[in-house]
Amino acid sequence: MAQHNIDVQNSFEGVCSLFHNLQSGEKELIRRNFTCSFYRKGEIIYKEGDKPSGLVCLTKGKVKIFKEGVGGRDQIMRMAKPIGFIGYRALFADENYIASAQALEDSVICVIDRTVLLEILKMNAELTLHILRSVATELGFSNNRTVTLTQKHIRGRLAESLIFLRDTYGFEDDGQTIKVYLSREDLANLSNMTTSNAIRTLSAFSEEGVLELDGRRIKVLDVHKLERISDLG
Amino acid sequence: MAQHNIDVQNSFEGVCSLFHNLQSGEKELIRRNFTCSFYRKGEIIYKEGDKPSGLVCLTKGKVKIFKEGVGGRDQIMRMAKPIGFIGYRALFADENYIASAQALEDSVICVIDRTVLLEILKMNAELTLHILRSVATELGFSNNRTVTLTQKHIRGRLAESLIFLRDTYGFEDDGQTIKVYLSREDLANLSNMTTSNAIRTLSAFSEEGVLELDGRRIKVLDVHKLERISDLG
DNA sequence: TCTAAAACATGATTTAAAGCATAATTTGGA
DNA sequence: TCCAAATTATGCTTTAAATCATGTTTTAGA
Repeated sequence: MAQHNIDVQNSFEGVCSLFHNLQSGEKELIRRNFTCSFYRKGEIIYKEGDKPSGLVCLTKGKVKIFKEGVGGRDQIMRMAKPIGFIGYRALFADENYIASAQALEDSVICVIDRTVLLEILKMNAELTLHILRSVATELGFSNNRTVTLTQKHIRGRLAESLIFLRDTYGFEDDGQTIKVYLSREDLANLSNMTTSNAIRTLSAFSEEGVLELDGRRIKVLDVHKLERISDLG
Repeated sequence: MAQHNIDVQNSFEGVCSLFHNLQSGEKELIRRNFTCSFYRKGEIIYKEGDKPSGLVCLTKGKVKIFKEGVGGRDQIMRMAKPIGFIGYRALFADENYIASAQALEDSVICVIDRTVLLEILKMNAELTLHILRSVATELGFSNNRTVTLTQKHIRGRLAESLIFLRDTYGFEDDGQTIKVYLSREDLANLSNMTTSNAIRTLSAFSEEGVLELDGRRIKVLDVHKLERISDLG
């Protein structure tokens, strides 16, 4: 942990910047109940069924949130980037986690103690209302996702995932390479298809000149065409 | 409207009972900004893209919430029963509706003015936290739904829908007939399949002795078998 | 550096579900 | 009451996607 040189103070300020209308006393309370830890690429941060111990925040790295599906097939529900919260749904619903979180790169994870946070929310209605708004917005995404994952065809689903990854992580300096490097399996689990079909469809996009592939590096050559494929289903 | 004899006072009390920790001043504020209206079976209560004017509550009847899908195929997202809120996601996210609401039977709909409600929430953190919990719980349902709708096979999806309808509306006095009468098309749109397949699969369940069908009347003869079909996918 | 395992790639086959056609039944207005 | 439209029902065909098979490449650990 310590040997990875986590800048706790910096992480703390980053996390606090996500809260609106945080009073100085509340901030101090959080500081005293704030822990950070390091996760190596591939490590599990929490598992489906675990009980949330607090509000989890990713301050460095990338994390996937996934649910184990019917035939052992995973479904990636969310991709997290810094600085952002994860696992808050279970915390606020007062339930155990219904999905697992795994580091896709070396990551820094901070936790605000559950009890302390809920005490603050009970006193700060404006802050709670902001969080309510975020969760409501995410529920909207989730509902949209349900429809597209069930109704779009394979090409549309994969195209949508690629656009989603670009929106989430952006491009590298070349302005074309998506700034995340997923396995074909993860790409498939994000798009509700088998790994074979993810590979096949990526190859097709490459042959059509929409993408350029180099291992896990995905360069978007024709954004408009990709968007058209996504929209048509 | 009036000729349908809406008991506004009774509706008002019912709606207020859904709020936790509501102060008497707040209750009075709601009363003065509370309207009720009657919707005949089949009437649209709000449409995708409309702007929420307030918090909508169903105090009598049944309502389906659905999104228009890719090929004009609808996806039913939620089934509402009295007394319960609908359309609150858009309100709290400060967005337009992303789904439409339609009365499945003659229904009474009450609305609490948007501004008044938000003012109350800004002052009442405990109430806001309760709502946050509800929305977080629903986000969990939505995430589960995404996985089952995408990964279960047709029989599993339909069986799950029937169990969901039983959980939502319960049984008639005979303890077997599901207390909601949907068209095959609605049943299909709830279960992410074509109408043909809903009809076919219902017939199959009937032949297997799991259900007894009489028009839109669905009698569950073998709950355990139905649950087994749902669980196996 | 070598080797085993994992990931990637591509083609062939199977299958679940959609689509299409036709007909019977029910429903809701004129 | 009658008729047109909508809904329900069933069989057949097509198709999108999963599954299976095989081979290649890459990666990570001994």
